[in-house]
Amino acid sequence: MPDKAATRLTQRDIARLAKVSQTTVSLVLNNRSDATARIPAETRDRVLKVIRETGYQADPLARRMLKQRNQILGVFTYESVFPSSSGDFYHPFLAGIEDCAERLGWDLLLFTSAPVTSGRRQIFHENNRLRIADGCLLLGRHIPADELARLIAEEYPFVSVGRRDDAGGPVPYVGADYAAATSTTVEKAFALGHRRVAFVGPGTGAESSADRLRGFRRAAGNRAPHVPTADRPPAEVLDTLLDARITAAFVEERADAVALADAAAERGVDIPVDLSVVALGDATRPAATGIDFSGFHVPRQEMGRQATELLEAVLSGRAAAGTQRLLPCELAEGTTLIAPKGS
Amino acid sequence: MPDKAATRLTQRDIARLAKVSQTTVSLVLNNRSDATARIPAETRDRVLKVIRETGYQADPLARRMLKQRNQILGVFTYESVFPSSSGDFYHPFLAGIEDCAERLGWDLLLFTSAPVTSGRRQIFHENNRLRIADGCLLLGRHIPADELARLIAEEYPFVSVGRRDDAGGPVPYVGADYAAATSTTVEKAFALGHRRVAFVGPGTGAESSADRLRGFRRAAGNRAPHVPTADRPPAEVLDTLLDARITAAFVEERADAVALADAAAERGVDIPVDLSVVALGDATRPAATGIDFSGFHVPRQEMGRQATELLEAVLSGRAAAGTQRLLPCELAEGTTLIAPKGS
DNA sequence: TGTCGTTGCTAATTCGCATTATCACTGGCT
DNA sequence: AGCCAGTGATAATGCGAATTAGCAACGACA
Repeated sequence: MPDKAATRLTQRDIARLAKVSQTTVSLVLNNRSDATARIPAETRDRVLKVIRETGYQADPLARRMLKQRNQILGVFTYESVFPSSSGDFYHPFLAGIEDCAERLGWDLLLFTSAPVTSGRRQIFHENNRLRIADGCLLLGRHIPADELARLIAEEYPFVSVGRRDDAGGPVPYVGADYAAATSTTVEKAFALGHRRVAFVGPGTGAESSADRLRGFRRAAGNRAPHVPTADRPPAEVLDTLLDARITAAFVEERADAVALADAAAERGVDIPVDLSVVALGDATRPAATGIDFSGFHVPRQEMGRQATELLEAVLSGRAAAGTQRLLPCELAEGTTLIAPKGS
Repeated sequence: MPDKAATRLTQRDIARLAKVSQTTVSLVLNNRSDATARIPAETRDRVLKVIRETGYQADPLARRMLKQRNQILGVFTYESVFPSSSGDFYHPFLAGIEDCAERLGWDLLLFTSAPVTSGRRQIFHENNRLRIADGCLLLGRHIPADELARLIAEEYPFVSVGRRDDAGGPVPYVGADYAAATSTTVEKAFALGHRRVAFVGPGTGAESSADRLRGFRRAAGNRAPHVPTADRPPAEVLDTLLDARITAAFVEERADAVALADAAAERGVDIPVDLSVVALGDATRPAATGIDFSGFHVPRQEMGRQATELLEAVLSGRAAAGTQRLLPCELAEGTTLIAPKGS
C-alpha cells in the first residue's frame, strides 16, 4: 500500500532513510555505472530496498526540467477541434498526429484557450500560450499570412498541416498534392472522351483551393470554365453547367458535389450519364450521401503523422526549419465518372 | 542549415532585453503589487512590451514545480483519443470538454504519451506526466480500480466522465443514469404489452454495463433473461431470443443492435414486427445503419461539459473532491419498439 | 616517504520560476 | 550630521532530480 502521500516523497527522503546522499539515490535510480559513479552492490541494494518499501516515484516534472524539452506538442486549430459542424474533418489528421505523438512519447496540447472571434481562432492575442508547447502543428483550411509571418519571424518551431504559401520566408508544411491529383483526374476524364469540363468551387482563397484550380487548368487548359459556388443554390450551379453543355464537373468540395448530385436527382438529370461529377478531396462540411464519388481522397492521417514527425525532426535539429513536403492523394475510382454520352 | 538553437525563451532572456532582473520579470508577470514589490508603471510597461514582442510564456513545468496553476486541463483516455475503430465514441465528450475549456480559458492536454500496453493505456507508469496539468478528466469504458484508488490516495484532482464504483474512497464523476433510462424503456415496452423481454449484452465488467442490467432487472424482474454476446455470432444470439419467444430485446451496445438487425433481415425476421429491439445508448464501436433505433442516447456532450465544470469547481475549492453527478439520458422514440404481435 | 591510481561516495551546481530577504538611494525631519 | 521612512529594484533561496567536480581513504609502487 502506498502511504497517504501528504507530502510527496523525494530523493532526499530516500537518501535519509538509506543513509546515503541524494546523489547516490539518483545514481542508483538511473543505474549509472560509469567510472564517475561506482556504487557497490551492498549500497545499491540498501537504496533499492528503501525505494521499494516506500513506493517512491521520481517526479517527472523535475526530471524534464533538466532536459530542455517538455515533450509537449501543441496543436492549433483555426476552428473548434471537435466540431459538430465540419464533418469531422480534423479527425483523421488528429488520429495521425496522436499515433505519432504516442510513438514519440509526447503529449498533445490543444490550444482551446485561444479566444474564438467571429467563428475563428487567432494564434496571436494578448495572452497567447503557444510557447507552453515545445512546438506546434497548425490545422485549418485557411491561415492568415500575417500570423504565419509572425511565427516565422519569432522562430517558433511549427509545421503546418496543409500547404501554405510563403509568408516572410518558407512555411514548413506537410501538404497534399491537390494540383497533381486534380490534373490526374482531369486527364482521366479526357481519356474517357470528355472535352467540355468545368471547375466548380471557389478556386481561390485557401491554398488548397488555388492548388486544385491550378491543377485543373494545367490539364484542361487555361480557358476551361470555372463555376463559383459561393452563396449560389446548387440548382443554379447545375443550370450553369448544363447550359454550357459541360460533360464533367470537377467539384472542389465534396459537400458541394453531394448538393449538386441531389439537385440533379431532383431535376431528373442522371449522374453520371448526363453529367460526370468528380470530387476533388474530402468533405470539410458534413454531407450525407450514398454515392461513391470518383475523384480522390486526401491522405489526412498520413499528413498528420508526417507533420508530427517533421516537427520532431525540426525540434531535435535533424531537419531544416523550412522543410516543405507534399504527399500524393489517393485516387478513387468511384462511380460518377464515365465516358460522356455519344462517345 | 544553420539551425538557430531553438532554445526556449526564459525570464532571464526577457530580463536581459528589458534591462531588469529576472525577479522583476516574475513580479510583473504575476502582477504583484504588494508592499514588498513596487514596480513603477514605466518599468512594468517596458517588461510587458518585451513579453508581448517575444510571445514569452512561462514554462509550465517550472511553474507546476512551485505548485501554481497552469490553466492546463489534462485529458486521459484509456484508448486512443482519435480512434478509427471506436466510432468516434469520444468525440461528443471532447466537444463538450473543449467547449467548456474554451469558456474557462484553459488548454487541453491529451496524455498521448502514456504507453499503450496490450491495447490500453495506463495512467501510472514510470514516466507519468499527470502533474503537468492542474487536474485531469478520465475517459474510458472501463478504468481499473487500482488506478482510481491511487489517484484518490495521491489526492490528485480529477473527475471521471462516466460513473465509477468507489475505489478506496468515492470517485468523483459525471455519469449518465443508464439504470433509470433502461428502466424507463423497459416500462415503456411493458406498457405496450411486452412480457417476454431479454437483456442482450455483457451486463457486467464496466459500471455502465452493470448499470444497464440493473435498470433492466429493476423494471423487468430479477428473473428476466440475460443473453450475453461475447464472441457469439449475431445469428446465434437471434436464435436464442427467438427460441425463448422473446418479443423485445434490450441491447446494451448499439453496434450489437445493428448486427442483430442485420442478422434478422438476412433470416427474414421482421424488426420490429417479429421482435422489438431497443438500443441502450450509443455505439462504442462503429456501426453503420439506416435504422432509427428506439431506446436512448447518452448525453455525451453535456457529460463532458459538466465534468469540466466540476473539475474547475474542485480546483478552485468550490466543490468537494468526491462529488458524484448523474445526468439523465435522452430517450429516443425510434421505430424499433412497437407492441408485440397478437396484443 | 611521497606519489599515483582506485574505490566509494558526496557537495555543489543546474534547470526556470516564485518568493523572501536585502540593499541602495532619496528626501524630510530633528 | 544623523536617523528614519519610503521607493525601486536585486541577490539569494528553494522546488526535485540529474550531473559535474571533487574529496577522503586505502593500497601499490618507486
